Amino acid sequence: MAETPQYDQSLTIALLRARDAVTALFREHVAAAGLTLQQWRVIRALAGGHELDTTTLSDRCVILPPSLSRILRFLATEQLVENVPSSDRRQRVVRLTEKGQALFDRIWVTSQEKYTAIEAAFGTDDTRQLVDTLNRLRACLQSPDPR
Amino acid sequence: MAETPQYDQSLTIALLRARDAVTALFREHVAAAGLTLQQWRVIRALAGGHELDTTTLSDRCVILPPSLSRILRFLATEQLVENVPSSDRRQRVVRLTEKGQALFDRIWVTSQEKYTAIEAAFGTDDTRQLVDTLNRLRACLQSPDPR
DNA sequence: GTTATTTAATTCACAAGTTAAGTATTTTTG
DNA sequence: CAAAAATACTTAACTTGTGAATTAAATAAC
Repeated sequence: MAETPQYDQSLTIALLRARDAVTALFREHVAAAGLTLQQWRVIRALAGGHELDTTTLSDRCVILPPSLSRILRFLATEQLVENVPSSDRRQRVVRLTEKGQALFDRIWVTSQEKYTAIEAAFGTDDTRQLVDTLNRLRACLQSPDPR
Repeated sequence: MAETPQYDQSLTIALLRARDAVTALFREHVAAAGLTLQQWRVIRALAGGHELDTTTLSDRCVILPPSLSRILRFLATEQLVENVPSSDRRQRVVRLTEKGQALFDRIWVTSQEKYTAIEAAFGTDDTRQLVDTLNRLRACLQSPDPR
């Protein structure tokens, strides 16, 4: 296979495939509750009474601000999140409604079970180590700008 | 941080962030040539004279068929790819045009340099090992369906 | 050999990713 | 304190992701 030497060895493709494989396990369950995975990430970040501004939310959920705006618009119309008054009137601070928290509670149990199943299948230590490695890769790439 | 215990430890988030960090290094360079990263993946898969049907392309590039259809439509209008007659007239087989191959050649050099820089920064062995780990994770999740 | 069934790809509809531009509020500066 | 700069979001325009429906061609079953 000298012609396509690095296609399955490519880091970018490996990351993409791995992520697809992991998210596939959650997508169906979350969709059954009427949410996309991205909407679910937002709900999850707000669970437990957290009140967050959209910049923080955007960072935690790894969702760019324009996408987050649309997602919050949807979640607000579904009455799953609501705005919280902020002293700085530029920023938008949101929290879960009771309905939103209830939806979170409903999804969370099975979601946790699935994550535990992944750890069991892949190995708890290996999973933790992989997460560490991924975070180390990220830190390594973001500091000096490797050309 | 007992309140948000598993957000930076989450495998899905770690995969997402790591992938964002890696692709960010290539996006600008590829965009300067007028391509998105997905369009570039398709070009790359076809480089070197490969003639591929869309099912194979879809699999290799990790792009779902509807997206691939649109991407091929664009690449065809740009005269970067062209159709190849196939005995099975259901399937669409494509290849790079000369213009497409020339564009690939132009992007490929710098792209390779950037990838080499990543390996240098993160470590050649660590990079290879990470790719292996990711592929192992994927294999592990896809076989038995962990609930 | 004609009718089903399966297969390959595209189209449709809507959500999200991405870049650039726009709006409102706050802070800084002179 | 008024003008300028910076900050926090949103909107706009276009591409891609995702699931379902559609079309066309090949294969299987009568």
